[in-house]
Amino acid sequence: MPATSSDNPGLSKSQRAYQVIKSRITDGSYSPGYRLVLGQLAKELSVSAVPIREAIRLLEAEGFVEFERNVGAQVAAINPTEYLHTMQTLAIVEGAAIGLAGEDMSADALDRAAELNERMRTSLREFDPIAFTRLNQRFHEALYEQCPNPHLVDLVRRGWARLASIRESTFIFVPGRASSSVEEHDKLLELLGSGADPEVIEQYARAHRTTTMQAFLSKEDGHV
Amino acid sequence: MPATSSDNPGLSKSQRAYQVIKSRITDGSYSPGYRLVLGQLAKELSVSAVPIREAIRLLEAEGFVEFERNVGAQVAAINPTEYLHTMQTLAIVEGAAIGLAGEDMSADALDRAAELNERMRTSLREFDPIAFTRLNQRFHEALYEQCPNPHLVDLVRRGWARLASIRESTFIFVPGRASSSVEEHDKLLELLGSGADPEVIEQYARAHRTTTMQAFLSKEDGHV
DNA sequence: CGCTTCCGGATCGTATATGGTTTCGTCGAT
DNA sequence: ATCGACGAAACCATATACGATCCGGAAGCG
Repeated sequence: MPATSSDNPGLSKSQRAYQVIKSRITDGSYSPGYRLVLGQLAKELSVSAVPIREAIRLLEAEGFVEFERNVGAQVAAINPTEYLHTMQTLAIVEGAAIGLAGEDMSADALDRAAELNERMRTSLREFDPIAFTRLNQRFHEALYEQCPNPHLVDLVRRGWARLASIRESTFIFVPGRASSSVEEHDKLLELLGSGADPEVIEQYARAHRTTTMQAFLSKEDGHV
Repeated sequence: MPATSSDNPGLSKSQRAYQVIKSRITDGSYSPGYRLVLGQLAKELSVSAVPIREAIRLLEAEGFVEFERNVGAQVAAINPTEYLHTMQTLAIVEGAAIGLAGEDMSADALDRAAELNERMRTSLREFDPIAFTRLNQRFHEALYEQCPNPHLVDLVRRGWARLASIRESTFIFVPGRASSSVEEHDKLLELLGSGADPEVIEQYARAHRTTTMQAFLSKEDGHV
């Protein structure tokens, strides 16, 4: 039983390394441009370079880091164009996923989503953007998870993961967006509950995300 | 200069292994269920197990193989449900990609697509399903490649790659589908050329793929 | 003074070796 | 005859070591 580091519930060292590095990127410990050196990380995590290497390659496939042969890896910078493309893609796949989920959405899932949205309203009143953002993520997850197409769900997950590093800032920088977001969630739940046309649901879900994206971008432009 | 095997134009051994294994899966040399043993492949390609391992992990991420820890990898089987999900996902992302491409599609790209469609018509008359399938792929590629969102294009590419192992059979088993497919391509080009509403284009492109999927599935059901 | 060349450090890429885990066959007991 | 346990083989996962490649700076030359 090689419980080398702290806890190792059956995960391989590559997977542990993946989780550690990913969390450090998403929580901002490693900011864009930070250089990930294999040997260095290996020493810190008390493993060899091989598992680290594999973890970094996986992160590369997800777009978290950029890798150059015989040079090394560094945390990927997200420029506005990147952000636009990622959000646009997410709008498309998440919209489709929620549209497909609508056909056989369980009442239970709708209730859970509604409760999450209520909690978002609360955190909005209490000016808690961190909790708000987390709840927002869980709200969306509760809906798109019901999609019967696992591939599509996977794509949505990847999209969210890709946004993870900048997601936190969205509602902080665009405060006015948060309240309208909650209201749009209400409307979306109403559409889902009333068994509306899947196409309508998809379009609304897509528009919801597109609106968030444009709010963020226009704010960015305003500052520049 | 480690030109060990045959040619090595700057690629790493992992990448070469990836290409070799992938091509063997897509051309049917390795049928579903075939067991990929690291040491065995390593010996055959005259490399060590490490690059093979990495190649297989990449193929796993793309859905070509299934991997189990401490057990090994085998070529993924594609059951009808898997096919349905993959096609559905592809319909969504490719439809969106073509819809977005429509906004600034170059006349040159349209011409090339039109020419490819004409060649499809020819190969249809000559009962050449292999050429037809290849041209079909190139036709679609010519369109979705124009999409300005590289993430989306990447997703479409992955979807096509995922279908690669069974794609060849589609038009062979559903011959009646081929001719209507060519006509739908004409219609699609007309929509793109006339600068139609992107939403209409997206819906038409999605429907085009959905129809192919349903034709295939109903044929399958009819035989069972 | 600017450009080219060369050298050293740093880092990755791969090979080999070893340990741990799973699986399958076999033997014995019931 | 069937079921369970034990043992051996196959295989993966990782560590260590070495070679290849790239980048930066310093020295030499025009």
